[in-house]
Amino acid sequence: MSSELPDKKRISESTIHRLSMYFRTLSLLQKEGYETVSSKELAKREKLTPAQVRKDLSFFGSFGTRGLGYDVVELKAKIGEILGIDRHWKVAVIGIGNIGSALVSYKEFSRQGFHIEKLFDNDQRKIGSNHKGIVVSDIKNLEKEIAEDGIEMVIITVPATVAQYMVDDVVRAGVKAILNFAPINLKVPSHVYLRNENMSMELEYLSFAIVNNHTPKNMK
Amino acid sequence: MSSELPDKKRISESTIHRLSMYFRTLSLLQKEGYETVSSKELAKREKLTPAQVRKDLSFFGSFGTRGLGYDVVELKAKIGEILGIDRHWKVAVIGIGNIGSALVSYKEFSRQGFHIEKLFDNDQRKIGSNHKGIVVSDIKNLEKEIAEDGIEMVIITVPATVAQYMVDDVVRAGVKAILNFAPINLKVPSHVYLRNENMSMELEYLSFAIVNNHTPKNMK
DNA sequence: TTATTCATGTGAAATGCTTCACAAGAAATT
DNA sequence: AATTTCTTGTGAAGCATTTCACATGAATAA
Repeated sequence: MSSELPDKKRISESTIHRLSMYFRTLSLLQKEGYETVSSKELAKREKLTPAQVRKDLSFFGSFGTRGLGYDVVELKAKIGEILGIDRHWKVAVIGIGNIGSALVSYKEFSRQGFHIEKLFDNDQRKIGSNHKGIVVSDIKNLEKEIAEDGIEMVIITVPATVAQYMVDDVVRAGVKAILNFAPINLKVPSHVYLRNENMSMELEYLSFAIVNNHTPKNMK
Repeated sequence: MSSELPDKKRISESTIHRLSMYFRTLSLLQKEGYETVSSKELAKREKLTPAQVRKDLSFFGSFGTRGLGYDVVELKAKIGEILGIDRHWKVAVIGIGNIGSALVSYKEFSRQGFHIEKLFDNDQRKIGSNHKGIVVSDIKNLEKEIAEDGIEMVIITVPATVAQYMVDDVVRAGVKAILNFAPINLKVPSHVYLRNENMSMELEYLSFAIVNNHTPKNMK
C-alpha cells in the first residue's frame, strides 16, 4: 500500500490546486481548438508565472517538447491521471437540504469523474423522494448501504450538530475521503482523508480586502 | 483612501483564512462557556501550532494576557473587526439556479454579516418569484438596481458562458468585490476584488490524496 | 510579599515555496 | 546543413511562512 509516486517528494497543497486549474483550462483550450500550449500561455490564463507552471509539472515528469510546448490533449490526460480523476468515483451526499440538493445537480463534479450515486437524509418527507434519478435513503441505513455500494467518498451537508455522527458511521463503512460542508472541525482516523469546504471564508477574505484596502500579490 | 493597517505588512492569504477559522471556533468556545482561551487550546482545535496562532494575531496587535490567554469575547470581536465582518454587507446573488438558491438560505453568510438582499435571473419563470422573502429581479436591470441599492458584493452563480457579462455590469454599477462560482477565469479592473469558489477542487484534492497515498503535513 | 506557574509576543532559525536564469533540445527558417 | 528561434526542465537564489525558543509580564499560590 505504498505511494504511487516513484520519488516521494512532498507535493504542496498549492501545487495540487494549480493542477486542478490547469486541468480545467486545458479542457477549455481543447474546445478552443488548440493543439499545443506553452507554459507562458497557461500561466497567463491562470495569472501565474511560466516558471511556476513548469515547476509544478516537473514534480511529476517531463511532459513538454522544447521549443513547442505541451500537447493539450496529452497534458490534460496526464494531469487527470495524477489527480486521479481519470476514473469513476462513487460519491454519496449526506443531508439533502439546500446545499446537498444543489450539489446533486452540480455538473462540475461528474465532469471530473465524481458521480453521486447515493443520497441520505433523516427527514421522512425526503426519504424515498427522487433527485435526478436517485432515491433518498434513510440515514438509519447509512453504514450498511455505503458499505454495500462501495462508496469511496462522501459529501457531508448536514447541520454541524450531527456531522460527527455521520462521519463515524461512514468511516466504519469504509469510505476513504470526506468533504465536509458543516461548520465544525471533525475528527477522522488517520487513514481517512478530510477536507472542509467553507464558503463564507472566501467572502470573509473579500471583506478583509475591502476594509483593509488589501493588495495581495496573489488574488487568485 | 489609505489602508486601515497602521504598518502595511503584507498579510498572507493563509493568515486571513486562519483568522476566519479562529472566529468560528471562538463563537463555539463562547457557546461552550469559555471565558478565556490559550493559543495552545485554539491551536489544538484547528490542528495548528500555538506559535502559528500567536504569530497570526501578532500582525494586528497584542490581544492576550500573559499567563492567562485571550478573552474569548474580546478576541472574537477584534478578529471580526480585522476581517470587516463586524458590519452589515449588502450582497446580491446573480443566477438563481441550484447553487444560487441554496446560497440564499445559507445561514453561515448572515451569521458573518453577509446579507443577501437582491437576486437576479434571466429566466421569466423565476423573475418575480420569491426566495426567502426576496423577489427575483430581471437581469436586464442588473446594473441599475445594484447601483441604486448600494450592493457592495456580488455572488455569481450563472453559467460560465455568460459570467463575464455579469461581471462587467456589476463592475460598472460599482460593486467592490465578487465571489465567482462559475468555472471560468474572469477579468476585473484592479480596484475590484475577485475570488473564485471551485467546489470540485477539494474533491480533486481528496482524489489525489487517495490515489497517491498522500500524507501532507497540513490536511487542513 | 515573594515565589512559582503559566502563556504571551517576537526576533531568529528553519523550512517551504516561488522565481530566476540558463543549458539543452526541438522546431522553424534561411 | 547551418543558424536562429523558441520553450522546456531544473539547480540555485530569493522570498515567504512557519516554528523555535526565550525574555517578559500577569496571575496564582504559598
